[in-house]
Amino acid sequence: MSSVTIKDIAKLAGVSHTTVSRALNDSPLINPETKERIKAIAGSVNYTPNYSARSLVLDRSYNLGLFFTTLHTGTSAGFLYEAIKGVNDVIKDGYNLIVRGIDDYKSFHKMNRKNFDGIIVMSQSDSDQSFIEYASDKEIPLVVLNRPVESVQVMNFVPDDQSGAYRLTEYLVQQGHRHIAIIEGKQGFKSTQARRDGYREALRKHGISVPEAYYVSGNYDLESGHAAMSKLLELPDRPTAVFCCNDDMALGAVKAVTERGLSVPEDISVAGFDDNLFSAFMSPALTTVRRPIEELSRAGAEKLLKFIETKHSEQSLVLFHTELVIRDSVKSI
Amino acid sequence: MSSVTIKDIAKLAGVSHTTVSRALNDSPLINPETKERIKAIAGSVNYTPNYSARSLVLDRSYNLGLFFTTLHTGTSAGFLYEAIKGVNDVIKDGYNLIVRGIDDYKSFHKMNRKNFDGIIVMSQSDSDQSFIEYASDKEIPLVVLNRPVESVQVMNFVPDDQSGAYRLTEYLVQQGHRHIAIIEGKQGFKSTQARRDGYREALRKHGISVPEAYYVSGNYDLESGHAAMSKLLELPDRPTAVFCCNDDMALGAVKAVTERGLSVPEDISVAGFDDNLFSAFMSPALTTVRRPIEELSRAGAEKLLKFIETKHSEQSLVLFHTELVIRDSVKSI
DNA sequence: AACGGCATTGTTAACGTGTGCATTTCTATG
DNA sequence: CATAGAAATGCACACGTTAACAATGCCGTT
Repeated sequence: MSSVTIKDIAKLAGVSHTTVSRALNDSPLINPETKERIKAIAGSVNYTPNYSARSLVLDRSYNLGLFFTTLHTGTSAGFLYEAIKGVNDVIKDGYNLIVRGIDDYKSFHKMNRKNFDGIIVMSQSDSDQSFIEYASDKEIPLVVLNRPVESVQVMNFVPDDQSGAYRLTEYLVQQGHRHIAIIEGKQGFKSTQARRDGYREALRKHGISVPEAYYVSGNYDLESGHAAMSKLLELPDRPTAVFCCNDDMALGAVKAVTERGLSVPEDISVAGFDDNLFSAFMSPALTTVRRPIEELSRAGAEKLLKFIETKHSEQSLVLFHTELVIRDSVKSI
Repeated sequence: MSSVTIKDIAKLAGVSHTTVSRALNDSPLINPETKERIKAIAGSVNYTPNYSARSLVLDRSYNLGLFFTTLHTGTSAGFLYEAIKGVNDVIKDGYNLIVRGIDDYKSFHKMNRKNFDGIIVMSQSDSDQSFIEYASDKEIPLVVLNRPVESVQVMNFVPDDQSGAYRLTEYLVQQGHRHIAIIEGKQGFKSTQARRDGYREALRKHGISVPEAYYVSGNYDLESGHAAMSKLLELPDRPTAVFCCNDDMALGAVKAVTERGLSVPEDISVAGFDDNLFSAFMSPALTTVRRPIEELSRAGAEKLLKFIETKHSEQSLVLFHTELVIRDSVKSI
């Protein structure tokens, strides 16, 4: 019943448990022959090490945390998917990947060096700040993705949302649009602000002013995009193009257009942000901005692992380029 | 630097570490006054227990595993999202939720009672069988979702895919369709087979025979749906309706239709399976079958937790009903 | 022959926590 | 006042692993 330990193996092999420990850890101190003999025995009795015991003495948990601001509203399926995929791809099977929402924790009690070898925070909002500071305070190796953090020193990987939004908006202008509305993301999210800033910057640069009514709020989900576009379509001076702050909302927006018997991009142009998996397959295919979440997550995880192993970090803030993806949902006028 | 232990607290309080341990665990043996005093001290020095040490002596890891067949091709973003959300919602913050793909492990070495208090397998294919048997063999509390398992005794929660596919296909027939093709899921996945069986059963029941060419293979992703529908459209006797084995492929299929200047459902009807988040927002809104992955995951997690705590389990196989969702992508002819 | 050094193995303690049993202190009861 | 018993606390060990240090045996060198 109770699983076999190195002491059991020691008895079988007629050596001390220390020798077994060393043999299984490939210590050069051990005679190659005994090493093989012990490994054979360990295999035959199906030995698996007790990680709790090992953790206790080595002061390493083999736990890696991947924390999202929330796993409820505001985190889209595609975003979660890409982030997990990116991180999962690089960590070896020596680690446990623990995925949770920060808002799932009532207290940060369990967050300490003993329980986590390192933490990746996929930070979507300032509300993570206290969590990040707590982890930093506990001196847990820490990577923050997606949102720039100034107050504390962390390894920081962020997509350049603002410049992406800028280039997209500029593209809309180049296509002849002068009445460009925006459907915004979830309030309080950093990305919401960056995308709005890029949009404004481009319009200002080209001397285009925007009526108040062209700013419509959303929260990154499909329904909110639908509702927001519905509002825009009611307007007396309807925009000719709409920048949706993510692709989910763009899909909802397109729905609102077609429901009214209008068409995209004939009657109104729509652009998104993220380049979701489905975006190329929408009708019409969505013009958007690609945000390399998977790459960014992969890079973050690699950096974290390297830091854990070498205790050495060079650079802190890395910007990831976003890329304009031109498809069929914007008409030249 | 090194974190504070119960022994440090013991010194500060002038008691033995045993008393501290008992006090913090709310043992009735301890005088309420000393208990309060010790708790106050623990709070003031910011004590956090070492879970490795606790795990070692209590023989519990506080780790819960959520394992997918794979995190690469075949697992859609929405599926991952709903599963994680469902499980995450019910586990308290006393547990770590470990998410990984089974194919990420080179060996199942780390799978044992000491490292996992319980395991949830979101099983998509028979290839998980060895993993499931291994875990079962190690006597780890085990819940298998999404796929029925016969060989070993586990707690099993599965959606009734076959009956969902049956009802959907029957609906197509009722709408007057006689030429109904199917775009199949990933080979080897149990769900692929169940949906095909439901489709066949319905057609047989209504005395409709299907040409070989109406069976087209796919692998559950968008591109494969697009490619499969392209093939179908080339056929001399084009079907009037196509059952896509998931919504992702349906989206790809619709794209293939519109690319050719045809329209859904005017020229050809399309139905999906899963009821993804985006499905209601496609143009046209997709007729599909809702599969309650989130509910199923939640139920599985609850059952697992209860089992861990009480060591008692009543029922083994629970079927979750799938539900026909009628929208606008199927025309009555 | 004595001795230094290397290769190999063993002894022992340590990591931080929980628990069975012994011990002390207090209270009530006869 | 003696004592039984309850209440509160402490002692010592266990969990399974790693590692510093000690010990042993062997070989070659002077």
